[in-house]
Amino acid sequence: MENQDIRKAGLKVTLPRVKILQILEGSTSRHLSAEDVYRHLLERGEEIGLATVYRVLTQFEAAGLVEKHNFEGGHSVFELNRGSHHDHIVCSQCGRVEEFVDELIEDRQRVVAQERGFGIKGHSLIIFGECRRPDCPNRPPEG
Amino acid sequence: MENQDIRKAGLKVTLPRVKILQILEGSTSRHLSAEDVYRHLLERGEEIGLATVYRVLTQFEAAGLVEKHNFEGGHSVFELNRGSHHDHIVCSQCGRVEEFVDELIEDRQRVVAQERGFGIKGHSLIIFGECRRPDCPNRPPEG
DNA sequence: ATGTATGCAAAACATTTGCACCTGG
DNA sequence: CCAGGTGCAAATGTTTTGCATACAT
Repeated sequence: MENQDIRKAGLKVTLPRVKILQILEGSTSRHLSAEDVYRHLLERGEEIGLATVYRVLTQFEAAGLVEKHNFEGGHSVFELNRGSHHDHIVCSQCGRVEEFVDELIEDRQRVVAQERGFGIKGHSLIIFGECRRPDCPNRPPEG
Repeated sequence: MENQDIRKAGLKVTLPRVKILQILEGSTSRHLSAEDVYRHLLERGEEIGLATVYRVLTQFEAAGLVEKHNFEGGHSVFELNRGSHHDHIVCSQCGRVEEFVDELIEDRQRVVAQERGFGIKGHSLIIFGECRRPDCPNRPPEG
């Protein structure tokens, strides 16, 4: 049960924390901004303040429960940490986000860091592209 | 002469633009925030507004003269585009930034994008680590 | 009980914009 | 001359914080 995750993080199991975790689990788009989470909560009739959403997401991040990404556009997005690392490819036109893992890229990063005397702590790889989805505003010419 | 770069970008060669370009060229740290550029200008006695710095940097980015990066921490940094693409490895402790290129990583990104039907437009790869510099607050235990 | 968490409103930032004035070509 | 550029101040959008109240354990 996910309440254990909250407790294991050294946090009290409060209603806002449980609800926010549920939003992150239940949402179709895995990458949500604080504002997104807040809006989903309102839609479900939950009376939780935006400040609390920010505080909880920050705590969840510190606890390793969620990851925070700085995609372009002045705001951060959060996603549930499902244990498996992955990178992201995002469509510049429609904002669609897909995840991927490439072991070769992972390997090379370790080499690069080692060559420069860095202890590697993590990384952020985002490929910006244009997808071919029918609903993407940047659909290629001939359709 | 760099004034040609400004002109080729379709922009008038104004004092603020020239000065900002000089700051970007002359600074020891290649990665500067808008605020950083503004501060350097003040130090040199230039009377240029922060809003102008933002506007000019944005125009330079659109023109391909500079690149904008979203390192962690709520603000963007800009660096002069010297023609050669590279990625970054930053020290989480002291903020030091080094640049690197790895062709294997570049190749694999193209493959990943192609496999998913994305036209690749660019990417952002930042490795977070801990460097071993003597002035780094996170120097390893035995020194 | 009691130390944490929360809600609200205000503050703190980074960045953008409106507008009257200035300037490069 | 005049379109485009600039400075300033105000607006914006995101995230953080202070503080009195409410809640989990």
